[in-house]
Amino acid sequence: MKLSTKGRYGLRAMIDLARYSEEEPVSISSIAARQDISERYLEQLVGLMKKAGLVQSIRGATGGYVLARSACEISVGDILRALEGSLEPVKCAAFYSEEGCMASDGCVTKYVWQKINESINETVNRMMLDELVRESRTLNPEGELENHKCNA
Amino acid sequence: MKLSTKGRYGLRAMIDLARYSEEEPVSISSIAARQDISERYLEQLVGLMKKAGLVQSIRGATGGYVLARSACEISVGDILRALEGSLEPVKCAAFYSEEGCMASDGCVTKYVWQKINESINETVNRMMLDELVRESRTLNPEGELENHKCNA
DNA sequence: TTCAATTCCTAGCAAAACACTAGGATATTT
DNA sequence: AAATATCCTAGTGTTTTGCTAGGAATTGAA
Repeated sequence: MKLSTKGRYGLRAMIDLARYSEEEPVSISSIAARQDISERYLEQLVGLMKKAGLVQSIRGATGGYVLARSACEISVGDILRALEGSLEPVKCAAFYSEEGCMASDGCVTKYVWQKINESINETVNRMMLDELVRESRTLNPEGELENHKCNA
Repeated sequence: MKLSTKGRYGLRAMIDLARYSEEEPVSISSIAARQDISERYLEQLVGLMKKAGLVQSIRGATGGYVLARSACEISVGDILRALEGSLEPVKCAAFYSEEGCMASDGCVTKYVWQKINESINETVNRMMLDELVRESRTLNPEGELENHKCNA
C-alpha cells in the first residue's frame, strides 16, 4: 500500500508548479532544481499531468508549464490518480472496474476493498492544490531554501 | 497504492479460518483447498498472523490454527497490517514513524500522507472479522462451492 | 513405536515493477 | 543560428513480489 516516487515527487512538483507559475510558465529544470528531482524523470511525471489535463505546456524557449485550471479546482486526488493510476487497493474495488472479476457476487473481500477505496478517494478529493500552495508558502517562505532531506 | 497478494489472500484466509475454526483447529491445507491458494505460500501468510498474535497454532497431527481472540475483536486493520506492514502510503505518514525524515517541519506533503493514512486506518480498524464471517456465510452458504475466479 | 499429518523456518529464484537514464526530435524565442 | 524548452520512446540496473523447495520439529493415532 505504498505510493511510488511518481506520486511523491509528482505532488511536490505540482505544488511547486502551482506556486511559481502565476506570472510566467515554469520550466521542468527550475522545478527540478528547487525540488531536487532528476530533470529527466520529472519530465515524465509532468507529462502524465499534462495527459490528465491538469497542466498546459508552452513549447520553445521561455516556455514551460502552467496549470490548466485554477489551483482550487485541482484536487490531490486528481494529481495522484494522474500519476499512479487508480488508487483502489485492489483492482476490483471501484464500481466501474468490475470487468475481469467473475466472482463479483460471492466475493466477501470486495466489500472491504470498496470501503478502503471510498475512504481514500473522499480524503484526496477533498484536499485542493491551493491549500497546499498556501501551506507551502507558510512553511518555506519565498527566498528561503526548502529542506529536501525528505524524499516524500 | 495496491495491496499485494499477501493482503488479498491473507484476508480471505483469515475469514475462512475464523469461519471454520469454531469447533476444531483448521489446517493450512484445508484453507488452501477451499480458498485455492498455494499451501506453501499460505503457510507464510498465516505465519505472519501468528507473529502478530492474531492466531494460535496447535502443532502435530490434527493440529492447525484457531483465532487467538474472538473474531469481533480482530479488525481488518489488524489483519492487513500483520500482512502488509504499515498501511501508510509513505513511510513518514504515521506520527510514530518520523525517524529517517529530517524535513518534518518544512514538508508540505507529509500533511497529505498523514490524512490518507488516517482515513485508511479509520476504515480498516472499524471493520471487524466477525462481520465478514457472517457476510461469507450469507454469500457462500455451507456446502456450496465458493467462486474463486476472482483472486481478490 | 512408528508413521502420518501437521506446524515451523529459511533459502532460493524467476518475473514483474520501479526508478530512473539516454538519445534524440520538435518547437519557439532571441 | 543558437539557446532553451517540451516531447517521445526505449533501455536498464535494482528492488520487490510471489511464489517454490527442502527439511526440521511436534504430536495424535494405529
